[in-house]
Amino acid sequence: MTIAPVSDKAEQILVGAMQEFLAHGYAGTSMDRVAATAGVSKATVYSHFQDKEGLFKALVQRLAKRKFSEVFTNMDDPHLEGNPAEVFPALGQVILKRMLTDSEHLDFMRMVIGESGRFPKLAKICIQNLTRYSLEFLTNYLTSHPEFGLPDPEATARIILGSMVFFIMSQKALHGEEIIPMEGERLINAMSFLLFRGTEFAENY
Amino acid sequence: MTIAPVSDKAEQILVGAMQEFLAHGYAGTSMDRVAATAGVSKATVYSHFQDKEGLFKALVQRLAKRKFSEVFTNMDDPHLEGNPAEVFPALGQVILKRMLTDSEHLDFMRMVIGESGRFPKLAKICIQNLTRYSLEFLTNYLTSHPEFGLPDPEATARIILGSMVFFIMSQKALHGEEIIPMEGERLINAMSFLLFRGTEFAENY
DNA sequence: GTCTATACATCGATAGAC
DNA sequence: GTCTATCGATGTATAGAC
Repeated sequence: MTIAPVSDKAEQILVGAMQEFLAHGYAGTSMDRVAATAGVSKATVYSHFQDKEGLFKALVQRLAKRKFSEVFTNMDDPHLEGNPAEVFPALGQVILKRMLTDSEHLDFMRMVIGESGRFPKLAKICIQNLTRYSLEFLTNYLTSHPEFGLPDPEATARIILGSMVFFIMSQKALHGEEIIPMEGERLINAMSFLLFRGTEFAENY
Repeated sequence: MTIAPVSDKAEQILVGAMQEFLAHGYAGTSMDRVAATAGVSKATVYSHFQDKEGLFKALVQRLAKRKFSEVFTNMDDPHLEGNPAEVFPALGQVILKRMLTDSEHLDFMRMVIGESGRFPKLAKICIQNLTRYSLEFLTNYLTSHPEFGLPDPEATARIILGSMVFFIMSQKALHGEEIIPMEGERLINAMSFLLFRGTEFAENY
């Protein structure tokens, strides 16, 4: 399901704005380049969006809603109902891989965090549409499997998501791959070990 | 131990530059305001630093080295040699609290991440001087206590640091406190539970 | 060394033709 | 609706006086 654009031109402008804002940030992006990249005149940009800030806000809201579904799609499937000792590591690998390979997602996280001090409302929209849903998804999974024996699934969901997001931020966004290299699989395995040690699935780890 | 400034004026300029760059990012900061905040003329700024980029790089390198010691100071003390079931939660609380209360640290993380696409070298310097040392510290702690029974202390250190950094980023940097509230203590407790379940310290959790 | 003054480019935003 | 042309403000960087 794609979100219906207001008009063809507006859609065209948003695509151009995305390229520019993701690459150069808010202050580093000029409306001249947005217009040029979108293939329209600057006046046309201003006829569809109030000003630079309005265009930026429209873009971030649009991306925040899209990005969650790209990472957490096909996740509410019956796949989740298998043996947690097998399902969880596979689930972790899929989520991690999707975040790692989507460079647009990476640039989006960079931009939102970088502008979060100057655009707190937009940061909250991202928390609402990305972080909150991701945490709810993980919490639901942990809660629906009492075999994990977790006293606080909500806090545990933050540990799981946090370790994955930090892994991506440090390895990819901050270019730590060569300085502190590590395979994503090791992270997932270490997380699985912690989740399953002392449970009925312990023998697998 | 403070880092010796090149000169009084250079030090003065760096202090002003820090305020401006941390608040407005690289592109959003003007050399006029840096000069004004530092209390010198713009020409003086250019006499001490080659250009805007040179000033920015000097500032980030300076802060990267300082910020690690602020969070991880007084950590190699004999305190660490006590019972892990008591020491680890206390250690986690201290690290978390230091990151949470240092708004300058928060702004610095925001800025480095936000500019990491356009200044990859600076991001690497921060990985080198902050992330790498933090991970080494945690890895050393986990390794020096075989009672944890961890098959991969290095990956586990990433989980611990990652969950704390993500907690701070989502709650403070991205202003998630009201949307997805959680006490830092819950995170530390959930982490402690995972680390001690199935070990000789299990009964504490 | 440090200042004032200024050169030159680019910024966000708009007026007016079509 | 969309364009070209342009305004005033502000950006980086420097020349020249002291």
